Amino acid sequence: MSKTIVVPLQFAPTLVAWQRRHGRHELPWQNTRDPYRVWLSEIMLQQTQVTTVLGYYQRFLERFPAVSDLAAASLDEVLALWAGLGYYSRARNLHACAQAVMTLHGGEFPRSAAGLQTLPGIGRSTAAAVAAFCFGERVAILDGNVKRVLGRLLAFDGDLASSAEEKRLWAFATELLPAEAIESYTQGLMDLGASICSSRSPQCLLCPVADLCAGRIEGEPTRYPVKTRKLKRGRRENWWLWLEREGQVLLQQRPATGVWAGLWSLPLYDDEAALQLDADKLGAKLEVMPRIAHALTHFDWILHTRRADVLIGSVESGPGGVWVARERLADYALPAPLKKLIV
DNA sequence: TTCCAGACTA
DNA sequence: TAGTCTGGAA
Repeated sequence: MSKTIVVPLQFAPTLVAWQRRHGRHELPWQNTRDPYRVWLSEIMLQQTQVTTVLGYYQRFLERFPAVSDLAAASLDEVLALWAGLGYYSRARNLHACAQAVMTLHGGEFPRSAAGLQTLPGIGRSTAAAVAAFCFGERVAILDGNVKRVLGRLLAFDGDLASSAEEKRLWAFATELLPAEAIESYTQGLMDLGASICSSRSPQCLLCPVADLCAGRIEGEPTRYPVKTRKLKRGRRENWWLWLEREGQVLLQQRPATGVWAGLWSLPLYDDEAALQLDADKLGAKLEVMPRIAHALTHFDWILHTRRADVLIGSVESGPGGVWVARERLADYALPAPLKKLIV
């Protein structure tokens, strides 16, 4: 049986006062109640740090100033602009969501968390963030940072790998909400989690709610939140064939599912012999490039690269794909390690 | 080199 | 419940 938790009533007003004085107020997606801008930032900020998002956010807004522009674009263009951010299903859902807003909602985002959550790529926490920031709705967020902040505040010892325990924490998050100033409160949770209440070394001496924090009072705040993980990482090894002819690179589109779904890659082989077979057809003389280590959730990936310049006349017999001029590579969605390799 | 953090979908 | 990408820390 888990211990009894009483939520501290002073948490919300203290956090709100702290956010107003010490929180972030100048991020590009703040100081607006435009749901398009807030939504775009929230999707990009899923699993991605602020510093990484800044440049992408700027480029997206320049190219797609309004949700109608994003909806009218091709998925290929959206993916190309997203390339390097990772978790590409976010880009697919972003595009689908923009189209749903146009076709199902007359070009306006729904004005409630419940309505927002029906859209592709918008889950409970993202819906709540947009509804709180844009419409002042009194509704709780619970992303990874907030789980950490609240887990420590309440010394919540339930295992968040369990959906029942996660549901309990959602209930506490809702119980903690202030009667007003939901915008500052929500931003305060994010700011606290991103700065003082960091994962490994929380700065409790600087924390505005240290007096209220059961995790700190117990003496070991980093014990929380509890999440059992059973991640077993494997290894994979593949070979990339990097062919160039007259300033063009041969690219193949990845399948619609799995790693780098829909992105553009060099021809990828399971072993060196298969690659060599294709290279021989072209009479290509292969150059060995430094191997690349790339980590994904469930495996470490070793990518070997063999590069060759080939003659115009010889390519008919080689691997299929699209020859892309170097200066057009920016139009293609390339995974991060490939971008670093060839651009 | 390995480990970790990070929301949503199917 | 498994799968997904990248950056940064250990």
